[in-house]
Amino acid sequence: MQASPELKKVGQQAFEGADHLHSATVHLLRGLRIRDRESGIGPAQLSALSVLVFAGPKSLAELAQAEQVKPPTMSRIVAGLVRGKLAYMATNKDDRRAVVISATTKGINLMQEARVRRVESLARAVAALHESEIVLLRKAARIMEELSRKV
Amino acid sequence: MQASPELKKVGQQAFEGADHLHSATVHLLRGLRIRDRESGIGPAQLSALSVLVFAGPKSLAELAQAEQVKPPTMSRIVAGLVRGKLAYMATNKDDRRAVVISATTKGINLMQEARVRRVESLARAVAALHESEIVLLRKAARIMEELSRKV
DNA sequence: ATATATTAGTTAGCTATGCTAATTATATCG
DNA sequence: CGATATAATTAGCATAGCTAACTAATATAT
Repeated sequence: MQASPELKKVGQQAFEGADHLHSATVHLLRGLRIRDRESGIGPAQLSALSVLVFAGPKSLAELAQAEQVKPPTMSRIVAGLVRGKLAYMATNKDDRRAVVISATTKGINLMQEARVRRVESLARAVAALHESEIVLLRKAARIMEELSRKV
Repeated sequence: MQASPELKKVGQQAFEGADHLHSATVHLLRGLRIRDRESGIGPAQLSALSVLVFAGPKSLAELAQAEQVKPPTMSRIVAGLVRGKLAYMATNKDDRRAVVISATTKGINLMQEARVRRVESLARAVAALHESEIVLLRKAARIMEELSRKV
């Protein structure tokens, strides 16, 4: 792969590392994605629900920003969640234009099951690794979380 | 997060490692995904094109399997690529039911630019890390590629 | 105080992407 | 040769992305 002139600045070492890391994460998630279909809801709804479950109630605009979609898109995603009784909406008392979207108990259960299902097959593969490799992956995961806040 | 009874078997160490790794990859790719929109084509077309560019010509069924979608879905994705002159189709001479799908020069260029764009911001963040962290990430990437073939 | 502007969310209408079922064309097998 | 199997497409449905236009509520400025 060719580096752009712009990328020459950041160093060949870092560029190649980023390239490999990118490929590896794409390939890893490609395999896990399939299992999400068992949840019975679409990927956008599942992802939005995960935000509600792990980060708590959100306004529509906040949820749209967290999921990197525009408000009209999130409006329809939330409508789907509400239709499936996985989330519910209430009017914000301080600003009656705004809504507060929360996960229902059903939504929390569905999401946690989906998450376990996703991690299941990965965990089995990880268990087959050497102890030292698992330790290395955990360190890498920590660094990747930091990176994700900067990209 | 709660492990299912099934997961207890694979060990708490591996399960937690897998969970962290899963979160980290999801968060990392979430940030990079946005830049793909600059390519002007949808994510499914971009991903299918990347297979054609890096793995060479493929039949529709092979491409569908590589991308983990059903043939009718891939049929339409390829139609989009052909419409945009990013790929072309030919009849397989040995089996005239089958098609051979290849990337055009335009398709190769577009895909490589998209790939560089994706890796760009990640490379900048990686460049800010310590040398030892970059080495660790490269080792992790290699292990993750192995994992991706097993999940 | 009231007119104006801004903000939160929804609706309408387009494209892309996922599916299953049914169709068409070609290969293969008995 | 006829029956069956296979490769791809077409039709029809749902989800998910966008922009533009709309409604309702809040904030601002005269």
